Amino acid sequence: MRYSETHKQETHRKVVRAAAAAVRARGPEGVGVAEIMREVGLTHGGFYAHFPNKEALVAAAIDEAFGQSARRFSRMLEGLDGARSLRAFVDAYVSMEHRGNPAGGCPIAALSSDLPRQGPAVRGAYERGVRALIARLAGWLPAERRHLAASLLAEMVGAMSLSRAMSDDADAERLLADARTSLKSCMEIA
Amino acid sequence: MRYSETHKQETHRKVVRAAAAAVRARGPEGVGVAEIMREVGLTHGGFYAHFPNKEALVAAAIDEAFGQSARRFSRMLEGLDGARSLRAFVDAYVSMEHRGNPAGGCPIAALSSDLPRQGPAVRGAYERGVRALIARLAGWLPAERRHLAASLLAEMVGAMSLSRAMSDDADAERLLADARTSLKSCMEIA
DNA sequence: TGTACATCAGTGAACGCGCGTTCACTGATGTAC
DNA sequence: TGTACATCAGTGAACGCGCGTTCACTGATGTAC
Repeated sequence: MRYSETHKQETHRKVVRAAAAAVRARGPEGVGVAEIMREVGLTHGGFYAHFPNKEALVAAAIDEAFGQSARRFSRMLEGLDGARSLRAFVDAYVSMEHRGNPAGGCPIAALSSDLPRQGPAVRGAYERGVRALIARLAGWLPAERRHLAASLLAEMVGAMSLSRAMSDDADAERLLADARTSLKSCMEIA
Repeated sequence: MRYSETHKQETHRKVVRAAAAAVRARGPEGVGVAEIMREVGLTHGGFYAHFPNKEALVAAAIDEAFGQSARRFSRMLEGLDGARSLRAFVDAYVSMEHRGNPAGGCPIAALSSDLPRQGPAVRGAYERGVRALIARLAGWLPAERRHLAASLLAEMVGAMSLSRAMSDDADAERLLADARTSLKSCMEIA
């Protein structure tokens, strides 16, 4: 079973991508090593040729999830100025599509309450992602409002969490619409 | 080992209160039945005289946590008008004390990302708590801004989550201070 | 007042299960000769 | 060109562990007689 030069790296990437979705959908404690390996067509024993332990996988999965989001938004907002980027970002983030797709969505909203209970590698990956996103938002704001970036993200993350707690879709939709309105008026006025 | 009339109810309450703290601190998956029973000085076997299963305990714990918060704030804000209540609530919620005390704090911030993965009893208890808190905030807002209640809560919950992701206390403090400022200016202007 | 019995909150051994991790092994392929 | 060997990603049985749950049992007390 010898493989091509890049085979191992490809397997590694597939495992990390599967984990990035699974961790967001079911949480770090909700995903199993064997389950992830099965998803990419392998058995659990091979896992330890790629990662020293499960925590390393979860940390890599979180890095990957932040990377996916960052690339998606880079593509989506290409060429837009700061104000337009911010608006488009808010609309995409605070949306029913995002609410219904935690596995492909923002890892901050998907994992916020799990994080404090994780090990240092996982918390580190998460914190780096949070800081990078805050910096990105800050870059879109005029200089004198840079310090509001974290508050903007807080409202987006919180609105996503609350909308996911609402069992009724119409209530969730109303909540998200109110949040979009509130975010945009705060962005302009504050 | 026959006990007084109220003994069972007292034990029940103690178990629920221990669970209310443990669930917020370590999450629904992070607490064990045996551990909670040990905390109140009993053995795990007796658990099923009080609850049909673990999910029922977690649901009761979440109810209890929301109840505790509601009572604490009722006491704290007694006699204040809406605007003052809102300000005092924001200051108490978006604080370093709250950040450092998830076990005694808001169950929304402590459990936001765990919730979607829980069973119906747990999700029901959580959703009732979220709705009650939104209604409370709405009651403090002037009529034409009632619809902002959920957005205010979203920013508070999100700010708490982000502050808990920051490993550096000074960064967390700055983030919370910015959020308090942002919340108050939004409350007045929006 | 005394005695036999029913009650039932709590005990603790046992269960089945899924988990993360280990490890001896496999076998297709690249390399040395 | 042919052959023996080293490599190493992946296999699958096995491990120890902690979990939620079950259940036969305990024993202090209230109640019936």
